[in-house]
Amino acid sequence: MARRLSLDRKISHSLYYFAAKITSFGYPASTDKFFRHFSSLLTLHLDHSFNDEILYYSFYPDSFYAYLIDNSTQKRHLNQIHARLLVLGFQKSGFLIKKLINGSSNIGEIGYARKMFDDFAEPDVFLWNAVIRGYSKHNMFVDAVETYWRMQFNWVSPDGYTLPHVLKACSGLPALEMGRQVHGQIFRHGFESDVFVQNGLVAFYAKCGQIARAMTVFDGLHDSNVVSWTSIISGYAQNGQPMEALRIFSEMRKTNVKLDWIALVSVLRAYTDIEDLNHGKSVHGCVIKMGLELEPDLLIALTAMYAKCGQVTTARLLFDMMKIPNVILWNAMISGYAKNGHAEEAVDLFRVMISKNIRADSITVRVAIVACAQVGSLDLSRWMDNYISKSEYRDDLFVNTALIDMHAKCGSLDMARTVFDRTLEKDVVVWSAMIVGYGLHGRGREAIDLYQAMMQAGVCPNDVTFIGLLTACNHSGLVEDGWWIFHCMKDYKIEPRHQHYACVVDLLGRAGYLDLAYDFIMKMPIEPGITAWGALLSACKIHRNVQLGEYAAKQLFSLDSCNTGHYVQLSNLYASARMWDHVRKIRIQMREKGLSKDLGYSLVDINGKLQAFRVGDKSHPRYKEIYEELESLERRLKQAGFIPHIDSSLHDLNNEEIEETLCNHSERLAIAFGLISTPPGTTLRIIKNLRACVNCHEASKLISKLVNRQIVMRDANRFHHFKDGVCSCGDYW
DNA sequence: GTAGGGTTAG
Repeated sequence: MARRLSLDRKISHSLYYFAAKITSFGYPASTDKFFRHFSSLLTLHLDHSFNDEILYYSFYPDSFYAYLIDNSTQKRHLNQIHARLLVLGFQKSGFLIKKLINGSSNIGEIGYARKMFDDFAEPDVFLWNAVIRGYSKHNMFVDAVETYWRMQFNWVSPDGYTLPHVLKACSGLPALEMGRQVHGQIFRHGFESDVFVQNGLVAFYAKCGQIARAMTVFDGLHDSNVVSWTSIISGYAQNGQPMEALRIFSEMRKTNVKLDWIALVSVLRAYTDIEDLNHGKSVHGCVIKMGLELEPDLLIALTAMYAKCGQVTTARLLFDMMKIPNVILWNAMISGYAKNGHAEEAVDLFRVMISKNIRADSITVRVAIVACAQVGSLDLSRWMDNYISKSEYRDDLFVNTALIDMHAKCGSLDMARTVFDRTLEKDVVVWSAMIVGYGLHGRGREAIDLYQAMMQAGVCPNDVTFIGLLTACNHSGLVEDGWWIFHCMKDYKIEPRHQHYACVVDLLGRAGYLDLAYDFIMKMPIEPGITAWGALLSACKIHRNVQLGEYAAKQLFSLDSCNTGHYVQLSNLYASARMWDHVRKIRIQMREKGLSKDLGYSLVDINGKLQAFRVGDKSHPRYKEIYEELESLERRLKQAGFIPHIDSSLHDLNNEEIEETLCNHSERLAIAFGLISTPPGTTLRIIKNLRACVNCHEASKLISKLVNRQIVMRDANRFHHFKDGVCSCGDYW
């Protein structure tokens, strides 16, 4: 307030001064009129920044207007100045109008700049540059390139200022062929030693994935500066070669070129990619030493680095340091949470962002949708769907694909299908997302039908489409269809990857064709990996084939000796064959390697809030009621003739203990709590971190009938819909 | 009036 007052005093002094001066220049207006005019310009100027220079400029109207134009950040400011200039009789082709075009172009008011530009009879190269730069700077690359060709059509030759912007437009499209032509022109016009143009070429080839060409241009540079080095370093980082990027960085350190903050950002990106926390930290140290720790974009790179390396708390500290975080920082933090299993924090942060009216971009919403899918709550997914449908992203292809995936993972195939149906111009990924969704819910037939509809629509499948189809067949026991689909792959010249082979092994193995599955593995053209042997082992467990299972396990342990899951699988296989000695041996091995079984937990969705339960959990405030409900359920199950299987690795407990442990399984607690917390008839929605166990699966089927409720359960692999005593998976999972 | 960077990835 105090500052404002003293400014006001300064202004009023300068206003009188200005008015007196300006009339002496002979402008056709009264002092009074100019007084009002100048005062409006000053208020306008106060909208952005004000400093004492204004006192100087008030003696020179031309310079004063030039100053105003240079400092304008809004179209209405430029508009007012433009109007004044015309009223004051400035020439249409004069220096100030040129400045105005340049200024509007810089702030992104390109349509406005273009209108003034089109009024020029013979625009010079400066003006062409201004328009091209405006387009290129604001991602209107097609217009930039088009204007560039039009310029040459009008016999204006590009200069050293034109070419970097044109190259940027070619990289942004990206348009490799066009950029090559521009490269030819650069050669013909003799810009081989213009470091600005050559740096533009390095960045152009790198962005188009032509990293070798980028390197050739870089090597040919007479005097490379920090921009050249940054271009080539980030080029390698962007092309998935972080190690090479870092090697070049160490080359750079041997030269006299001084690092700046953008160079550090590129180096950080490389360390982030290889998740090298230690080197990332040392760059952080360097940042602090150079006094750059408040540089917003470095803060983003550092936040992303810590988040990607799993240090979410440190990332959050940096995030909170930024006074006015921009979208990219929000994106880095939200995705950092989502990537490290903090899906709920990711969603919470997204909600904070919305509540602060910060504009989310398409990356933000995509990350947030992925986080919602991870959380798995139906209410949350509906909320997100509602948010998107009211947003500007409702027709965004990428956003809709993520939505389809989210709805499927949150248990609502109908909502997934609604989004799918309203998505126009579906590409192969949209179709695949829907097919994968059907697969997740064991709706193999629908998946195959959709695949055929996709063929009809003339969309070519890709490798993900086939993963979806094969998984769908797996989850529905469609052995023959799966086999046929696998062989369709070669019609589209798609090389099957590990996952495809594993699907087929799974498909054959689960159906009991263990020998076929084994033969299939032996005939694989690529070295069978963990996925294929893992699928065979789990099939051997289902069908109690100890000999083959042991062989598969041996292969698995030679590939990865520290995976808990494989030991548990083998131990379960032995247990199913009642080979208790072997079970014990496996347990000892696990203990020696310091491996322990993953703890199971289940979440139940009560009015959109997820409540978590572990095995034998008694931490809930209503645990007494929950256990009473559980006991009553248990009684009713027994009356209905339910006999628990005792084949898992619980052999060293006595029968009573076994039964107790089984009915204390987290999903049973979640079901019991769901029953006492919701009105009769409400569908229960449960999310489990592991695969459903045989007993709980059987019990859930029966419970759905006894209490007349639908139970929808997402386990680590797929969905189960329990209703009237049966499960949608047909006991096939 | 020039150039380089950061967030995602079904």
